[in-house]
Amino acid sequence: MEGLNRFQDEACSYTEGPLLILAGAGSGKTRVLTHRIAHLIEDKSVNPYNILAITFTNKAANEMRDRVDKIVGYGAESVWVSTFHSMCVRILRRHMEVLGGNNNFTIYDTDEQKTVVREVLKLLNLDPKQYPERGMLSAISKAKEEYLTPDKYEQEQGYNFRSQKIAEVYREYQKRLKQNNALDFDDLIFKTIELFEHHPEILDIYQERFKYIMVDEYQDTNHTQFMLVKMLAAKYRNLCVVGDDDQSIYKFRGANIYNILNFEEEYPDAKVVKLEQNYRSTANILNAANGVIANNEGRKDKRLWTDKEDGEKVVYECFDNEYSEAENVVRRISQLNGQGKNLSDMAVLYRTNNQSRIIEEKLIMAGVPYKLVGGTGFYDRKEIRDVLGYLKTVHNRDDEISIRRIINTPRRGIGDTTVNRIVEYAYQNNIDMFSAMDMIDEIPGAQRAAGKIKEFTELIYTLSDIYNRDGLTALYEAVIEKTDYANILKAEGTDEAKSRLENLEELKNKIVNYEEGSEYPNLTELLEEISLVADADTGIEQDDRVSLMTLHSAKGLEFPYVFMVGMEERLFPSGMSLDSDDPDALEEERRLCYVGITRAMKELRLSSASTRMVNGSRNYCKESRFIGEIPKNLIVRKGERAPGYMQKNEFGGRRGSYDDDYSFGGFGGSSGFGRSGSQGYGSGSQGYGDSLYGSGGFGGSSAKKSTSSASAKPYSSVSLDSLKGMPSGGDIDYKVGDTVKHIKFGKGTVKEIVKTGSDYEVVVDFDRVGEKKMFASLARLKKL
DNA sequence: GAACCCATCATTTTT
DNA sequence: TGATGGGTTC
Repeated sequence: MEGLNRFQDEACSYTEGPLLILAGAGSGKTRVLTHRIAHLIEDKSVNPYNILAITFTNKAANEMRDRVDKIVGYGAESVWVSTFHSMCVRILRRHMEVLGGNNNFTIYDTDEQKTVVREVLKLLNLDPKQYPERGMLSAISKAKEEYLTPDKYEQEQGYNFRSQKIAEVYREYQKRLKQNNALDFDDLIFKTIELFEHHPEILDIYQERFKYIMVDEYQDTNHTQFMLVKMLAAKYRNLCVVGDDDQSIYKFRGANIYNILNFEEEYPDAKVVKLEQNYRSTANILNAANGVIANNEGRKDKRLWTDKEDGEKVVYECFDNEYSEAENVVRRISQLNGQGKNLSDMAVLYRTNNQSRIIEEKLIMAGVPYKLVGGTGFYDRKEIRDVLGYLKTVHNRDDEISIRRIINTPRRGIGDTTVNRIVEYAYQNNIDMFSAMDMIDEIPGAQRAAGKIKEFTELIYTLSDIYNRDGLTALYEAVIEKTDYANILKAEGTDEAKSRLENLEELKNKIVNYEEGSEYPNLTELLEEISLVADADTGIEQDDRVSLMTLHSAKGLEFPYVFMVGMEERLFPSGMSLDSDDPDALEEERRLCYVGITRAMKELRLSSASTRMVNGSRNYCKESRFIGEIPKNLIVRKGERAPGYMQKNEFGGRRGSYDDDYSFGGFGGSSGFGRSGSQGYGSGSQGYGDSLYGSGGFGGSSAKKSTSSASAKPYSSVSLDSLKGMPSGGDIDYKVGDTVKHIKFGKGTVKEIVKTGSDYEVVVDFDRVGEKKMFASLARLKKL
């Protein structure tokens, strides 16, 4: 086949029977998959209708869809390109009834799952200390991923006290989901398997339909996904899986690396094709990655190679602290940008989400636009969830979680007591909550709120009518109007409220887009798309911005310039992996490192800090072991000083000059990153970050941070003092009428000082932001 | 019913 | 450090 190397070509041509493609990073995997589909259709005359391609993310699915559309002339749209979950939803919507369910089920996301678990724990009177909701949820999820019902789970765990409790929670949890006519993400797969097991005739329909199956990122599949694929492929056995065991980084969420490692045992007649030529990175970068991953045991034997030039060496630099690290990363970014390189060609990768904060701060100061990839999504925002709560209730009145969410939002005087009475009544009479509300007059003790409840149910009925008559956009408009949601926000008038309004506008855009772009727009499909396509990254990709993301989110992407920050023991590899008794935990971290390195095409810079603030206290850090695993001849070490070395009194020396940026050695202020002239933190600053929904919380349009002082908090010297054992607080050297300077709010006049215990409460009228009340010990005001 | 205050607790995440 | 949730108080 044209433009493919020998092995890629082989992978495309081998169409009958099981095939395992071990595709190293950057080896042209998506290319192979799309060409393979084209080959099936055009050369083998396979009906596109009989082809199924499964990916993990919607992004990957869309990308594959596009590329298939481009190279396949005719019938490409009949190929099923889908994620596991959306495939299952499609199947379940058709057949849920034979499982005794309802076809218009709601899909619960993690937040809604938590709410259910919380209620279950309360009902079962379990101490949330011993049975934390998070842990319960993950236990339930693990059980479902292993295809274990509560009974089987209990059995498997050997009927010990704890597992019996968990099984009890699991059982009750399922019961509630069923009552609410809802499924969680794991259920989507679980129920589909159940459907196929109990109804072979239905399985047969899909086996006949999907004669050729391809699964991407196979190393990320969990047990149920493995089962599902196995069932679907059992009849024709034309199963092609693609993956890279070295890029398996999702064990924590159930991915089973043995699915790929043991593929040949599961399918002894499987053909194996290895794609080992990397087309992405320079030789130095690639070999650095090879050097690191070579330290893992139990991998498939393969070695990536390239015919590209050596390129620049990998740079590693250790800085004094995380601020200095961030400044230098930003400086390099600005430098590259100054040389005409696009910001969209650069990415900063880190292990944990909270590391983004400091990088964001420094980017803002330097005026460099960025976008946060991943993190808290658009659909997690309160205002979005609220409005969607209405849509969900209209869609499925059994959805108690959504009803509870909106019944008093915005406030309409229906309190917890009333709600609990209704729910209790509903349980006692074995009816759903909404029906109970319809009988509010008969519920003892709920008379006072009866009027309000009736108004609420009327509202839902009205909304349903509007939806049925005028469609989705009208429904959205009606929700906003009849709940007064937007007006309440407008009345608030704060920046936060403004940003929430913007987010609602964005939601409306999405709904309008959906309604206009869909042949048969309906609420079920809209909500489904929203639940299953949590990515808010649709559209607005054209801007030139630096990408910030976790190493996990970076998988599947590539950038010419990559910065991996926080290369420190216990941060990366994470402390948890080091303390774990599972030796694979560290190996997974190493794979993550491998993934990170292999994202880079031209330039890779690693960095660390020798001290870092972790959970409120300053830690001394050793450089990550992964640095040492990169062959010496491929890496250049720079650095402010040797890692792990830090003079304590260095902090002390800076005390008192906190109006400077907290930085050493002539960076910061002197190199153009200083506070002066930067865009500023306060209200009204430009929307850096993803201004669409203020994802970072630093761009000024944030909805996440609620108080004005929450974001971009200055690096107050409190922690520095405590490092030296000095008491914070203490006396103040200004009085009423003095002019003082605040690190964030700037200049102002002291209006009032009140002594409160060991501290002072100070009211200052700031030139820029007006009056603020603050504690002297925290405000660190400087007399001018 | 809502505003505070204090204690607690912190990976990675897509669907 | 910081977010978050439960409990308390008005």
